[in-house]
Amino acid sequence: MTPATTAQALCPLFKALADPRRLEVVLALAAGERCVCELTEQMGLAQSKLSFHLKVMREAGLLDSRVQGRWVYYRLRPEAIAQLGSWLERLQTSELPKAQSCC
Amino acid sequence: MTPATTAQALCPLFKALADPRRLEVVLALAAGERCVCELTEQMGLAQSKLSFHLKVMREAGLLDSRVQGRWVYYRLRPEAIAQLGSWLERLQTSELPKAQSCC
DNA sequence: TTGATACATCAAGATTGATTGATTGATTGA
DNA sequence: TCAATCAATCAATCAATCTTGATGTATCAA
Repeated sequence: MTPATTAQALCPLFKALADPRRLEVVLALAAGERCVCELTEQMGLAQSKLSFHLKVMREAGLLDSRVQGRWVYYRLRPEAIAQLGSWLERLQTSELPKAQSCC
Repeated sequence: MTPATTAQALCPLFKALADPRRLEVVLALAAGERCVCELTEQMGLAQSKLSFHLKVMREAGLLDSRVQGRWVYYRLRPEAIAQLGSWLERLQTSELPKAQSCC
């Protein structure tokens, strides 16, 4: 699996992280799963706004959710974080020659 | 430096990566620096379009550029990649308790 | 059953981001 | 000089994303 084959697959993940509100949510979830009501309160976000952002992140594969009673708990998908991390690592370890003849 | 302090600083980097064309450019640059004309040809992008995306990435701190004669060479900033990588790593290593009492 | 709570969804409007084609400035070779 | 090339920028259009407030559905407790 080369960086090239996965780059397009990673794009949704980067999109999901490309928002300050969503990064806040990710940080909150780094400490463990949280229900929506708790997140709403914690970030002071309108409920529908938070719901929108959670959906974006869930559909990107960054978050998972489970329903329990009338609460919905969200959590980070460690696989997603690992995927991003390993892609970045492979980027870093590509040989990076200083210059390149051009044109 | 906690994840919280840097999250807002990382947002521009995630934004810069949240586009398939820009990911392509990043991949091309992983192998070493390239001049704009070479990238233009390689990705089959209109010149002004590529220039726009390069600017986004440069302003986010993801790329650096240097002028040589009439060419402009772009390259990845390894610091940016490292910054993202270490943030992700710290996310991963946060303790992730299974559940959380709610509300 | 009723009312309250949790969450998702929707449509409309606002904001932001991307594309296009043209223009400009700088550099180079003839 | 002059013409050609490289790349940045601009204004206009277009497209995607975000926000807002309202509505809908499910769950639960009284």
